Amino acid sequence: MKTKFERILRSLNLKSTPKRIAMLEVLDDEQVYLSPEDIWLRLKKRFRTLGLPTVYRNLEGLFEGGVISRVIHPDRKLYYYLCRNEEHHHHFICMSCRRVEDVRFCAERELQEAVRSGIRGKVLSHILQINGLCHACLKKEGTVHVS
Amino acid sequence: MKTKFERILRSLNLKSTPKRIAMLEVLDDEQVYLSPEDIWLRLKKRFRTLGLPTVYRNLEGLFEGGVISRVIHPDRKLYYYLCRNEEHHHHFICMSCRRVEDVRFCAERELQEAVRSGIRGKVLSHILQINGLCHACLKKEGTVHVS
DNA sequence: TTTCAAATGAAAATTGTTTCTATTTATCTC
DNA sequence: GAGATAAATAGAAACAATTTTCATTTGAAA
Ligand SMILES: [Zn+2]
Ligand SMILES: [Zn+2]
Ligand SMILES: [Zn+2]
Ligand SMILES: [Zn+2]
Repeated sequence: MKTKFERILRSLNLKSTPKRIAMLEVLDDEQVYLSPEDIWLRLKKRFRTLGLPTVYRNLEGLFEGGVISRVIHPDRKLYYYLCRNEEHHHHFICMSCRRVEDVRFCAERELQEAVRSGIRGKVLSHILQINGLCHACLKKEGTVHVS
Repeated sequence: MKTKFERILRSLNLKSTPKRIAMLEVLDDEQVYLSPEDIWLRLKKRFRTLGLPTVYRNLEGLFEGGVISRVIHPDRKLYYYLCRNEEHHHHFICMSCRRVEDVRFCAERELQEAVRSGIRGKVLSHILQINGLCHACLKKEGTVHVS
């Protein structure tokens, strides 16, 4: 009986090592985006000898495999988020608490059209991210740390 | 008689130094995004003692003043672009030649609505960027270097 | 021209991220 | 279950883009 994460790793031809699984668990447990160091800090108690390079490598592998997504951040550091939603969609990022929520809306069609007709180019990818304050953070104003 | 760039700098309470003006000229001449080092390389012939930190500092100041915009790049380095279009809009980035073109379309209203009703949060900003191949690069296929 | 905050150059520091290499481990096969 | 093998990993070191520091210069206002 394989766990969900073991199956995911297998399907990507990645070995299901305890550390990879633990990383996915950490990401899955929190609905916020995390930096490699965040994940490393959360796991180094459990794995005495977990190296930061391992965390970086695994996150990048999982990102390339499409299991996790990156967050665009003003500080230009790496942040990752594990989203359970399989469909194409985009993300709302809370600038205060790092919570990530799905935004169903995507103007892909209109963008394609604007590029084809106006620019006469070809769309390869698009980035859409909304930065703001989530419902919870809106309520506890004053505690807000917008970086 | 002040030049356009002198007026812009003045309005931002930035001194109009020869180097700042030259940086704006470089950005204005090319309709592509440039890195701090790109700009430094283009100017260090003219200014024997131009330092890279000065370029970084000035670009950041111009960005904060809203004169130039940043480009989101897979390599996560800094790239800037001087856009003449004053209205709110977004950018199409050619992955091959760095050309930047304006995309009129913006789904701001729909995004606002999705966040207000579904997420019940507050939108502070949004990022929309389309990556692709421009018309010129589409024609000369084979020369394409998608990084 | 005098004044002074802002801008700058040069060197050094910072720091997030990546590379390198020897060792360990997951998984495949028998 | 016991090798065989390529993938994964730790630890140290390297890297490289960006930022800081500080002494000096310069733009612009009076
Ligand atoms: Zn929040
Ligand atoms: Zn999502
Ligand atoms: Zn192009
Ligand atoms: Zn534009």
